[in-house]
Amino acid sequence: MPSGRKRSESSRQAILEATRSLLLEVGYERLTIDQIAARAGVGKQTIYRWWASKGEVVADAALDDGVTPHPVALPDTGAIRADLQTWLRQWVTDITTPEGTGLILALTAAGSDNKTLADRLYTQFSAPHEDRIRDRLRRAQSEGQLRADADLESIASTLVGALLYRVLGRNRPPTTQDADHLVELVLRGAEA
Amino acid sequence: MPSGRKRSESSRQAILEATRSLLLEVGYERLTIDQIAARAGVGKQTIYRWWASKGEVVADAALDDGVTPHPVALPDTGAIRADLQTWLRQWVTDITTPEGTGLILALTAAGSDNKTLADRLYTQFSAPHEDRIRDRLRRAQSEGQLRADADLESIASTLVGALLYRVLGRNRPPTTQDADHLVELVLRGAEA
DNA sequence: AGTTTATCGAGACTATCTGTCTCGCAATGA
DNA sequence: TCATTGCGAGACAGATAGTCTCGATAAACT
Repeated sequence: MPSGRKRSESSRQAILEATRSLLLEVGYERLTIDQIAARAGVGKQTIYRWWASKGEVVADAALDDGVTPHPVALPDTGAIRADLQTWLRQWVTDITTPEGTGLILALTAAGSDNKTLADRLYTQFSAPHEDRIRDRLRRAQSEGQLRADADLESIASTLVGALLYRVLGRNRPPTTQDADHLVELVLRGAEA
Repeated sequence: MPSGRKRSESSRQAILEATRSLLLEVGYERLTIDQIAARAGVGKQTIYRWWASKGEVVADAALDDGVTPHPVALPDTGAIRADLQTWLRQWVTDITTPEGTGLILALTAAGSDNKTLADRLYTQFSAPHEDRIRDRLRRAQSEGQLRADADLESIASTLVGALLYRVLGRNRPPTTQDADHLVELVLRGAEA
């Protein structure tokens, strides 16, 4: 056991919470460390002691408690199309809230500048979603609902990518109806 | 006719070219106006006289002569699937070059911070691609190659979104083969 | 209890960047 | 010729990132 004062959990959470709220108010670019420290009631050094850069703080703030790979398990009622639609409708609802969209935009800005961060963003956000979809598709395939030669990777990546694309574009954020149509479009050719 | 010296076209182009090369070297976040001015051999005021912010310069640099909605018209040989594949293969090749990817990442970073810029990015980059695809799909539909109830908007947006998503993720940049698979996946259910 | 060690909030400090302003010069039109 | 506008250059003020130091505080070890 190392001696000395322990890291303050309440400060850590105050920093992440302050970061999240500031991200929604001013965006990634205009977010400053001083602002975070002031709102969190924390010394600047307490931030720099635990995070290397603004991007790291933002990534933790968003991924630790913001837009985490959403917790609802992908249902398995036996009907692949309906299950996917149920799940994606919920996901679309989550990521099109002001909070969800704001955090995703911030993560994108952070990731487009920093390859390490982009990797983490993919691993902790995109990949888990694609994985769940792919796993569910695989079960459906083994049950004979999907053709044996269907490219499950492609389907999963397409579903996630097409919806995130519309969130990032901000012109036509996806609706639950869009999610339904998308599943139909992509699955129609893959179903047995 | 207004009096006075005219805007220098050579300076304008030097600024945009310097911006493009610097974007590839240091990325959007670390790009500074001083760097641009120095590399372009131009006074800082000459930049601020014509552009309001870094984002504006970057948008012009990328959209004026970088990743412009690529000029090749979408072919119409009568076979919708093959035509789309031909065109998307070429697009994927373009946007996965270091230059193409670098500029797209920069545009994304700029756009995620600035709604006005995001709109322009959509209007001048994403929308033209989706439009061309949609127009070609519509012809195919009227020729009876696609079902009458196929959602052409969805198809176009999905094709563009799924590919851009993989460019932005940077883990698995799309290949020409991915483009082929994607077209197959999305079109299979829409074909008559 | 007392010592040691690491973190804490606070803020001074330097580097750098943004955006404005000013200079003297060059080009354009009246 | 002369007024007007853009030009390159660079000084300048304000803001920010990131480092460093301070005295105080909390946890572990003796």
